[in-house]
Amino acid sequence: MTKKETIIESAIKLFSDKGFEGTSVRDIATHADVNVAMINYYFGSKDKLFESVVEYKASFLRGVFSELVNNKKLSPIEKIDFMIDQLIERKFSDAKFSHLLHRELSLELRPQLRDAISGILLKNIDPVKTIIKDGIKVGVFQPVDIELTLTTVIGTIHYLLTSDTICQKILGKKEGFSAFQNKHLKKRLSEHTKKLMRSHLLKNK
Amino acid sequence: MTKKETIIESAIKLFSDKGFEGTSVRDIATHADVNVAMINYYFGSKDKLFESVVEYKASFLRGVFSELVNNKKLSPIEKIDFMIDQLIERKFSDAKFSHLLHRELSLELRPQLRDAISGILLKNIDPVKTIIKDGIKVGVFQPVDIELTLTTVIGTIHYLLTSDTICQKILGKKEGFSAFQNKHLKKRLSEHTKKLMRSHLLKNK
DNA sequence: TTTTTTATTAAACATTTGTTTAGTTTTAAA
DNA sequence: TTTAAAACTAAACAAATGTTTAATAAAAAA
Repeated sequence: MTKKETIIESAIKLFSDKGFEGTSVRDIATHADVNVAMINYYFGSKDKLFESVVEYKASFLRGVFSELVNNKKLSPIEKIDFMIDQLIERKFSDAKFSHLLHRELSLELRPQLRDAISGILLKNIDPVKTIIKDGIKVGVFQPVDIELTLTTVIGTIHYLLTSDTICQKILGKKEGFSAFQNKHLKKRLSEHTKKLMRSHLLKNK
Repeated sequence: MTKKETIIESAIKLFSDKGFEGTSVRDIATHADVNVAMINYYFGSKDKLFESVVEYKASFLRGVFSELVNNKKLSPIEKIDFMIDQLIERKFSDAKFSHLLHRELSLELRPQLRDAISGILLKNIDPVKTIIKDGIKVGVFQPVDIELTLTTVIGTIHYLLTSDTICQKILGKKEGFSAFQNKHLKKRLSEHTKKLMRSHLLKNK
């Protein structure tokens, strides 16, 4: 790993944990074990480092749903099931970074980051829309509000992982309960969302 | 309005627009047209001001759903409909502040704010749980995952209002589109969510 | 009215912030 | 081996931040 990458990885970790404004360049330098000046040497500024972080993450993100659209072996509802599990898996493994991006978007203090971030967050939106659209066209799905159906799936998963506090309060759990690495919760969420989508989408239940 | 309240109202406005870290006490003082020192005089610190802001908002929030539980005139699904419209109305009129609270919770840098914030965000959670539970007991609703059903409703509404950028990208709107005061979107969201809950909850559709 | 408490101010304070400089070491090219 | 570019460092810089101080004005209590 190059020194530049070390800085980016440290920034990802610290931005995710403490937020962009809550992390100083000295924090990052210490964590990456480099001189503070190296951050400006490589990236120009703290803002530009954030942009690099977003680009770096985006480069690791491949569109997993584009090939799903033309898959002939899976039925529309099976494709939806697959999508739900993929989204849950991704969110659970990277919840803190995801919320970093959402915090940034909800503020929009750095407009130059807007498109890159929304690109990451909604990379798979078009394929999924198509899957639902096709299901309706074929007559397997009811004529639903496609965009808002999508919002429901993403919103449910996202909201549950806002914070341990929210999760505990909604689920009525004790204070020690941690959502993010909880396999049982993952399964429960998967089952709920699939069931929800089945009754919402399918004509013959 | 007292000077103390003027400061709180300015803080609400600026924290909502620019975030807590993004707002300086001098910003607030200027906006409230008071001397900077008055903030520490009245509140002690910027952190404590944030706490006062949260308490202040909480005092204006009454539980609208508690009386709904024992309402005999409305059927369970009508109660759900009412709840959905109430939640949408509230979120649309106060989206930025709501996101301020969610940003704070997702970071948890100020633990002393945790309970007050989750209290505001999930004030109505127990009555709504009860409404669904009763609907199941009476036999009108299917046996669903109550807590996650709630998460779906709140999550859908919340996610759609994350930012104009997210909203535009999901709905496929042009760049000028603004979500927050859009009556058509409000109606569309209401219809989608109600429809979703009907097919998810009702036994006889 | 005098005294005491409360409210208000401008200025200073101490830190922290992101950034730059000027110099040094290391690496690579000529 | 000499030279030029890149990598790296410690220190300094300037601006912004939250907070406190010391003094004054206003209000309330005695």
